[in-house]
Amino acid sequence: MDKREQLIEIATKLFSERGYENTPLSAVCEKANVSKGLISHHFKSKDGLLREIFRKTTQLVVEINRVDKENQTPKEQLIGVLEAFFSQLESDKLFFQFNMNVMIQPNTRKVLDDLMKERSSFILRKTKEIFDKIDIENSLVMSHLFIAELDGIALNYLGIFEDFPLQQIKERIIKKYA
Amino acid sequence: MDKREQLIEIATKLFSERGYENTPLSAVCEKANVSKGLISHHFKSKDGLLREIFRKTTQLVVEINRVDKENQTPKEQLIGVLEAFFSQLESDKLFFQFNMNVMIQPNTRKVLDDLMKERSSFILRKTKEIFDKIDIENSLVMSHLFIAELDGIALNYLGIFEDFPLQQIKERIIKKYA
Amino acid sequence: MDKREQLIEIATKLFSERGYENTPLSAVCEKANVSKGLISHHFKSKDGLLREIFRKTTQLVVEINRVDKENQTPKEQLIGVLEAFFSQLESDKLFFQFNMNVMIQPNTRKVLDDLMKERSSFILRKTKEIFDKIDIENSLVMSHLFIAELDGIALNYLGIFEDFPLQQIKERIIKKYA
Amino acid sequence: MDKREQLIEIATKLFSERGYENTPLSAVCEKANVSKGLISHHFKSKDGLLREIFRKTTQLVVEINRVDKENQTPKEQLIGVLEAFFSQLESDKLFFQFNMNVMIQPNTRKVLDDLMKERSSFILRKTKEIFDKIDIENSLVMSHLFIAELDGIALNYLGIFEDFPLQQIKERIIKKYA
DNA sequence: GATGAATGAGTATTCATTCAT
DNA sequence: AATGAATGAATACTCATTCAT
Repeated sequence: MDKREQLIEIATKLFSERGYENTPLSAVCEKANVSKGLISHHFKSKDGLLREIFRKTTQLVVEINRVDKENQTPKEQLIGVLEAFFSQLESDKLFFQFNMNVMIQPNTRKVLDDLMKERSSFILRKTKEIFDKIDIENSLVMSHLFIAELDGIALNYLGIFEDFPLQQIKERIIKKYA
Repeated sequence: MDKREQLIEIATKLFSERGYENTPLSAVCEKANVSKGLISHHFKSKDGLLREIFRKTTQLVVEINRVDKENQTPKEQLIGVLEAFFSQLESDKLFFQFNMNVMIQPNTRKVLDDLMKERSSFILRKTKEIFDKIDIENSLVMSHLFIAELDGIALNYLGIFEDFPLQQIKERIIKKYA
Repeated sequence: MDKREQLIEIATKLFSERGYENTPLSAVCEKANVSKGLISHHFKSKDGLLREIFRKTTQLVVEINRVDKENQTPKEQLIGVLEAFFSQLESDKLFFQFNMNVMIQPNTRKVLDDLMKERSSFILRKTKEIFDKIDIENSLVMSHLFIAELDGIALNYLGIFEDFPLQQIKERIIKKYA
Repeated sequence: MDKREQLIEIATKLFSERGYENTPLSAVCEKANVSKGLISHHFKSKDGLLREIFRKTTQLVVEINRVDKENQTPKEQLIGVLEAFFSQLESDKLFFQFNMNVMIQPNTRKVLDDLMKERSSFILRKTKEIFDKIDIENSLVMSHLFIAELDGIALNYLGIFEDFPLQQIKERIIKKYA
């Protein structure tokens, strides 16, 4: 198997679980059965590896925001995004954890600044495209609120409340936007 | 002036700005004009200092959730909490940054586990007390949603979008709950 | 109870168990319920405390070597010393541990140099007084051998062999010198 | 030249002279012209280095106890061990100092526990093999006594008496066992 | 592509000691 | 006699990175 790919996979997992700062490359190398030098060879540095991982995870964000514009009403599109979001949140907790992590940590934010901006403006644009058709006047604020709401749900689900009623929240949210 | 207090103040500031993991104690001591040994003397360890700071910041959370039950209707109370939240969010950005940080970082979460649970259950309880009077059947889910929404707003305001329309979001939220 | 005395007692115990270098004064103070400043007040420094303890333990050595010259033959005196030694070795293991420790550790030896020389020349003199009456020509070597033998037994009993047959060793030694 | 080997050599010397606890790794690295990180790389930790050294010094113990079973009587074998022991004691004082040190210091004993037990049981077995042929009934006690005697001599020679008459002690011991 | 020895700056922590009260 | 805040040097250890092979 490709050692480069293996490295990314293991690193993603460990960075998500332990946090970027608290995951030494030695741990990554050990788990990936790979020598230390290989990281610098492929990714130049730890930050380089992080950027590579962040880039890869952007695909998941794209998928969540993919909608069928031709056959769906705006509200159906919104529901589609919500369904995709909750589905991902449950099945790929680590991905969300990783993202929360690197977005908040001041250090990693610096490293990922350009990629993060790219990604968040993509999300905003995609969301706004939907809301534009619902209420063009307030579409920006509503988009921001929509995004914030989902982020907040992810945050509380992942980090804060042990018995977060995700299912009921999902139903309520969908009802609200339907 | 009390060096212990000074230490807490400076550390709070630095931990918020740079993140806990990325703030060496040496930086704290230097800024606080204090010897390294003093941290060990007062707080036992860096984690001990973190816990002390987290404990202190809980007071801000308490203040946000303080409502006048006797003279306010539930909806007025909700508005009160919202006003307090947005006011704090603007005036004390660092506090929110600090909290987001330590709540998401796996390492700090372990250290603060008990304190975080205490705090979050306090917030949930306080919020639910209000929603109980509005819609007792769905009060738990609505409380969670309310909290998540605010957290999401803080997260997006602090971390993700540079031109987050906080003022408009605030107005919209207040209108929604009024 | 006298805090000074309490301090010596606790310190002796801890130094014996953990070794001098590995016993922080903080541990001594905590166990003795005494403030840190008090040690420097009474003993000037950690080394000062060590010297005080070493001085105190010399009394045990004196007791082991106390013989009744008037009513005992030299061989009886030797047996007396042996009996006292083995009795002490069993009842006061910590004392021997402490002594072995500080005698071998290069650092503590420097600190206790004068006291150790005093003590060892005392032991040699006392032992030689007995051997002088048995075989005056070889008394010095025999004394050294006698002392070395006992030290070796203590060392092996305390440190090296878990199932050291102390009782049988004792019988054999006594038979040899009787 | 192999830096790993160099590290062991220098460390052995310094640990012997100053004691394990009193020898900072910085001193070892400086003398060995090696970076601090290299110890961690090769031995994981200071304790790891200690264990490696202890393992290496076991070879000397093996050599002392090597006897020619086929061409020597038991008494000749005993004399052989004694000769080897005294020869080593004079030529390699540091080795004995190191061993005494780590065997008595409570901290190092814990670290070396398994290795020490292995070694001491080896010595006892080898010694008992000889005494079995001399007096099978008391061979265990006699072996213990023999070992203790030698340890005591080393202890007194190295640590306690400045003018220890090693040569005469040696002659007397050999005469005794011959 | 891949290894692993080697580096060195960085970091939390320990701890004896001092000193004002 | 006794306290405890404060110091600062010392120390083991971590870890990303480099580089020769």
